[in-house]
Amino acid sequence: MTASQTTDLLRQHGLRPTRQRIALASLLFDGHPRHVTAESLKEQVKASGIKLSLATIYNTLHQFTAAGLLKEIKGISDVTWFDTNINSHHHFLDTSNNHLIDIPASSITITNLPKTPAGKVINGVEVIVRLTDG
Amino acid sequence: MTASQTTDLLRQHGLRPTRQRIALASLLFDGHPRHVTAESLKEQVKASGIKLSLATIYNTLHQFTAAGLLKEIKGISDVTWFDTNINSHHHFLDTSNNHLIDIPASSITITNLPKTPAGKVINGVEVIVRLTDG
DNA sequence: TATTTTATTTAAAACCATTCTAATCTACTT
DNA sequence: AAGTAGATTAGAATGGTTTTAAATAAAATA
Repeated sequence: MTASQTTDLLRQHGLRPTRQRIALASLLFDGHPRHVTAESLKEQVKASGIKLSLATIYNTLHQFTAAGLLKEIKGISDVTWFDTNINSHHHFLDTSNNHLIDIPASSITITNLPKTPAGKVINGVEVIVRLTDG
Repeated sequence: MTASQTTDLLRQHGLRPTRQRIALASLLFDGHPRHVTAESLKEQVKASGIKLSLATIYNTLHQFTAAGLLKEIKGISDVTWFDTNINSHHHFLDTSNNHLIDIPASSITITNLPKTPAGKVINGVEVIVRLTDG
């Protein structure tokens, strides 16, 4: 994605195209699905010679999430993941190396789910398949 | 559960029946399914007039888990839950009040799961159904 | 373009659930 | 009863994440 395309993408989502956001967006939205944590992204940023603070990485990840560009995956393992695949889907969690692998939503069929408690509405169904070496 | 039954339970699992463990075990294993966090348990303990440290609550919850008396549920919401239901099962997470509700394993059928990655073994499948008010 | 306004970035401090430390205490063994 | 291995504890440390408040940069206005 060119810098100008990245700029457009940011503007389309109401985000000012700052140097930092452009750098992060071009790392993240290269067309390949990507799972990042704040720390892993910080290392990628560092490896590409860009300098920006960890606070900005957190801010930006949350802003991208609010804008619908990322999906936040809390609670799998101890750190928060951000996924460029914003469609509903599930995950393998490889606990031996703490990596996530996408499982398409279509790959899993859930039947016989009990009745939703009164006054409540289902907001999402998440399946985590934990893997170990073996 | 009487104190002597609690003592037996602890001994059967290789745990010394200390005052603290007996107190926690009798709160937890009253026959009703229970979801606790370290903090929620601390408050129950406090309410029953027992005095013990938060470190002991954490220690004990982990020891009970290691002994197979509890199941640890990491990653749903920001805190670690401990569940007296040690059978394989799933959860509703009511995000409006951060409560968990059990879903029996038999209530959910998963089909079409993709092939497990080479060299890996499935260690558990966890389904989280997020609820909101509405 | 210069100026003003508003949003963004940042380093450092704060936060908070959880774990660790190391001193004290308690249950079990002999 | 004495010894020892295990348990408890207060308080410090940890680590991912958030907040703060000051500096900077982008957009709007003149």
